[in-house]
Amino acid sequence: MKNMEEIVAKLSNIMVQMEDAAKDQFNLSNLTHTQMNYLETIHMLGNPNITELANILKLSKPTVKVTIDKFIEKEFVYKVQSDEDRRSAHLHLTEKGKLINQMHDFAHKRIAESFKNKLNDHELQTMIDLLNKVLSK
Amino acid sequence: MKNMEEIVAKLSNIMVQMEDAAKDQFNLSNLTHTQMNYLETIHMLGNPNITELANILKLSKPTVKVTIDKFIEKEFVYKVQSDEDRRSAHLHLTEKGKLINQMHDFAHKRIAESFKNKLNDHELQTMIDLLNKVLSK
DNA sequence: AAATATAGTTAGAAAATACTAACTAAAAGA
DNA sequence: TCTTTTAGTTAGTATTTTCTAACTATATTT
Repeated sequence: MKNMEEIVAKLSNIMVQMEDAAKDQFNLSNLTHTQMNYLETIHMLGNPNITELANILKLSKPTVKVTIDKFIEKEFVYKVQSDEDRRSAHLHLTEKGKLINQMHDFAHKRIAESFKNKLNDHELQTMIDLLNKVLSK
Repeated sequence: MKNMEEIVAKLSNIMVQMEDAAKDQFNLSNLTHTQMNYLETIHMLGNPNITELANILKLSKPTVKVTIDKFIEKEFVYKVQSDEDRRSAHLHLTEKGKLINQMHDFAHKRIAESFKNKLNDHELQTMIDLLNKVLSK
C-alpha cells in the first residue's frame, strides 16, 4: 500500500514541524539539542540512574555525569539517593526541567487542533476509533 | 477534545521510536545528532547555500562553514557554484548524504506497515481518506 | 570472608560545536 | 563610477560534548 507510506511521511513532517515550532516558542531556556535530548530521555525512562541513562544514550558514564552535574547546577534535574542500593541515585526533572514535556504537550495540542479543524464530528470520532485500534498493542 | 491529544501524543511517541530504531539500523556512518540535523535541513531546504542554511539553523556562517567543510571531506555533501551569483554555492547531498532520507523512508514504511497490520481493508481506506483530509491544506 | 562486579566519581585530554572580528570577491545601488 | 551590501572565508578563541583510565564505596558471588 504505497499511498499509506506517503501519508505517513507527510504526517511525520507535520509533526516534526509542530515540534520544531514549539521548541522555538519555549526556547527561552537556551537549551542545546543535545541537552533537550537528555531531558527527554530522562522523562521517557521515568527516573533513571546515571548508568541506565548512559546505556540508553549510548554514552560513557563520565560523559553523562558531567552533563547531569551541569543540569543540577542549573536546576533542571535533581538526584534522589536510592534506598535499595546506596551506591545509586535516581534522576528527577524539576519543574524547570519539565518545560520540555510542556513543549511536547503544546505541539500535540496544536496537531490535535488541526485534526479537529479539518474533520467534522463524525469523521473525528471515526479517526479516534481507528487510531486507537492502530495504537493498541 | 481531550482524547485526541492523548492519541496524538501516543502516535508521536511511536513515530519517534520508529525513527530512533531506523537511526540505529542506519547508523553505520557514525553521525552525531547535530550532523543529522544538518543533512535533514539541507534536504528539507532543497539545495541551500551556506547563508540560508545558517539562517534556518540559527547559527553563524563560520560555524556552518566549518561543519560543511567536514561533510565535504567525508563526502556527504558537495558544492555547486551558482551561475547567477558567482559568490554563492549550492549545497547538495551525495548518495552517502542521502542515507538520511532513506532512513526516514524506512521508518515511514514501518509505521505504514503497523497501520496495515492493525486495520482491515475497509478501515485502512477510511483512515487514508481521513488523513488525506487532515493533511490537505 | 575474600573476590568480583557495579554505581558513581575524578582527572586529564581530545574532538565537536559554537562564537566574533576582520577579510576577499562579487553584486547591487547611488 | 563609487559606495554599500552580500556570500563566503580565515583566524583565533570559548564552550560543549565526549572519551579513557583510575579511583571509592557499596553490593553480589563464591
